[in-house]
Amino acid sequence: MQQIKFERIPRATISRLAVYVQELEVMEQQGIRVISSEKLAHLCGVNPSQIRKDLAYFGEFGVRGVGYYVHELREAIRQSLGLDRTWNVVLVGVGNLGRALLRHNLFRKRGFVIVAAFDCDPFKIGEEIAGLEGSCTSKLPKSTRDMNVEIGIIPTPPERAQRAANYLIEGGIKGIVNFAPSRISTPENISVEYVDFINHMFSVAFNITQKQVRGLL
Amino acid sequence: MQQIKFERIPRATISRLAVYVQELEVMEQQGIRVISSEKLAHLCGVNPSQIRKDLAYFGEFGVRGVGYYVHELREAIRQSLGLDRTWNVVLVGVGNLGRALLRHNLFRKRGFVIVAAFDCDPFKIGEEIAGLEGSCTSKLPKSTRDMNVEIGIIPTPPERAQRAANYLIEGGIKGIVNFAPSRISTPENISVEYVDFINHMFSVAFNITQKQVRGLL
DNA sequence: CCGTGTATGTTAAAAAATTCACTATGCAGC
DNA sequence: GCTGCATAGTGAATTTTTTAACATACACGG
Repeated sequence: MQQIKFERIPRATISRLAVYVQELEVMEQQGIRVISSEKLAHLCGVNPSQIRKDLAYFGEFGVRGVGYYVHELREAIRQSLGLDRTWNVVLVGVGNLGRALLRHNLFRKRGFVIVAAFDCDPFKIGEEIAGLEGSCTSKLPKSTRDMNVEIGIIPTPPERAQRAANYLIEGGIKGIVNFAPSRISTPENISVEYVDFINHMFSVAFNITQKQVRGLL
Repeated sequence: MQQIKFERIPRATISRLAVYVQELEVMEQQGIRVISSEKLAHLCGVNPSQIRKDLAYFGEFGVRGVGYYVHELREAIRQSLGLDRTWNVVLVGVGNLGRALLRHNLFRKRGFVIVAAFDCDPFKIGEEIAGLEGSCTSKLPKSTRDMNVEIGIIPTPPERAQRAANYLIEGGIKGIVNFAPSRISTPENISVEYVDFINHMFSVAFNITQKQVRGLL
């Protein structure tokens, strides 16, 4: 009796579901067939209720008294997140980070296919990385439309992120993942995610300092 | 009258403070001297009260009726986060991503100095990247202790993340930033942050799908 | 030196997210 | 087919986080 729900789904839930998928995949490889919310929770470092609640947004995937069938649950989450398809992606900014991402095979493994790479630097244009030839950013908007690209990745230095975003917006992109440590402004209907690792370095640094301060009390 | 507070500081606050610092730096470069919480909030995409609240955890940095002095505020936040010093960092896993991070100059600019890089792959050991020679992971624990390293970065494939973490733990590290898409288990006293960009790709993909579904209603 | 305007710091209210506690349900064994 | 057991699903309670509202303090002009 899978009642479709229209509750707003918390951003944090989505991010946790992604973690669940990852852990479920590991289990599947290890041949584990069934898992309880309690065990999965332990592995993911969250509360068991949290898992059950997160899943409840999308349906009932478990069997009471038994747990969740690993493969089935993984598929169910993937489907819920819209990952049971491939997504065309472009990358703007072929610097160190951009190159690393181009060569990063986890994208493709998860259904994100980088179909083009762009850069404004003439030295990088035409260079081939991971079977892909860098093009001039001015060609971006047309390319993305022609190739039906929905997601753009921005691994530029911070000062060039907004420009990259503008090209992507012009190209009719629907979502952006910004690796540059600077906020970008976009129209409402474009979904933006920030991958800001300096930010995470800060957090760790802060936590360490905090612990030391606490220790002195 | 700067009353020191012992309230627990939300993780989200820390992450926002990092964003504020970034935006304040941009402003400083542009020669902007004073900023109101309202304008800063707009730039960072948050609520003005949020900013004032976040700052209140650490002290009073503004001038009523005026706003915040950009440079002063930036320094105050940096100090609050423990960023007014340098941190020795090591990197475990010299793959595509690891190399890119080694070459990424934003780390150093923010006070995170990568003092050593390790890999278990003999082909990568001895190779020099960004002025740093990769060493065998077995040497890690001693090195980190000798060099007074506090933070470890893990840009390995997921299946090797835990092993990398174990070496770091053995090396007496205090914090870990894990770029691998897999959870790692560590002692309580070690602070771990996850930089999981596949996760962010998932979020964007989900948001796009969600919007399309909503649009059909 | 006092009044006025403005934007902070702070407290209270609202909203959101997490956790708890309980209910319901499917399975295994008898 | 019934009984006991284990664990999912769920509504309520709690906690946390965010937002709003307002009192306070500082700068500036007259």
